[in-house]
Amino acid sequence: MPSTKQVLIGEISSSLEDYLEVIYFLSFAGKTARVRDIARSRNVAMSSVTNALKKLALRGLVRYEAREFVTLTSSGRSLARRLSERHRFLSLFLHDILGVEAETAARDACMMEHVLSSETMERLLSFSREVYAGRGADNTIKKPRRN
Amino acid sequence: MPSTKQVLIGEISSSLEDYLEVIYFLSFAGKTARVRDIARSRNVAMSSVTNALKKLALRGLVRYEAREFVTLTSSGRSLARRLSERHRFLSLFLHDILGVEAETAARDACMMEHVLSSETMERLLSFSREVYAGRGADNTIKKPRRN
DNA sequence: TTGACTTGTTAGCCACGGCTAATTTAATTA
DNA sequence: TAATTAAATTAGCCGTGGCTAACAAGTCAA
Repeated sequence: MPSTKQVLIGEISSSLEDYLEVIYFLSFAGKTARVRDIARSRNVAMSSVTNALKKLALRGLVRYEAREFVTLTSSGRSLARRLSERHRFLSLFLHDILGVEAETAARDACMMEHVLSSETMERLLSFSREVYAGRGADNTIKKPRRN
Repeated sequence: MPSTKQVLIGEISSSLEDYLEVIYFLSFAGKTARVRDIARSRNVAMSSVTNALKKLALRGLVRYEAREFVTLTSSGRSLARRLSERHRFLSLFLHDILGVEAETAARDACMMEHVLSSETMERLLSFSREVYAGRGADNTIKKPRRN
């Protein structure tokens, strides 16, 4: 029988999202993401990484053959990119706009990035754009919006 | 030996926090929280509730004897109150300040309430106070704070 | 009182996401 | 080349938090 590799679609857990992001970062600068490094970055045992890679492969997000380099597929990469943009933006927002201490901001962002709806993300984004555009927030925030 | 009921301290999972909050709401208006109702509110099977109640009892957050009424202990109640305040504030923030659609705001708040650091919560709170005080946000948000 | 609901609990299953220990594979070096 | 070390995988465990199915206990009506 032809090896029809089943691709699972749909939601992915926060944990798998974190793995994906880590792989994304590690594979910058031409560096290939090795199990060891992924484990180190996520602070988990290597066996946990192996396990996660299998799941990510099943969902078509990474290319993974045992003992070979891990690479992101295009959908894996675009998901990873979206996540890391969320992350970057959220910690910026928390730190620069709200004044949360950098490390805390990063930690909180790391959890928020997995759970916020895209609607909230967009609102947050346009809100900060307004702030940075120097318009102040009055325009925007003093009267609650209605949709 | 005297039945020294071990009380587990420390972190509690988001799921248990949700149970606690539901019990808190259900026990308003003198209504006692019944397993059935908790299950309905959380949209889980009754057996899952039974299970959760045992854990909450072990942690000293609820008083629970099989087939009897569930009540919050004082520490359970204060945790529940804190959570529901977080929830209320977060959905208010998302909806009224950011303009996120009410239902989405509630959903997002429900996840954020379990993960945000108290530092971020405080910042968010004082930020919105400033907004509502009519000072606009310029004062506050144009220049990132330093601690 | 005796069914018949309703409510709750128990038992046993599952997926997830960790872990350790043992093993296999590959790379390096003596 | 042979031995050693490092990297990766496998096997098997654990807790969490769901689920269903089966059973137990009350409650209520006929």
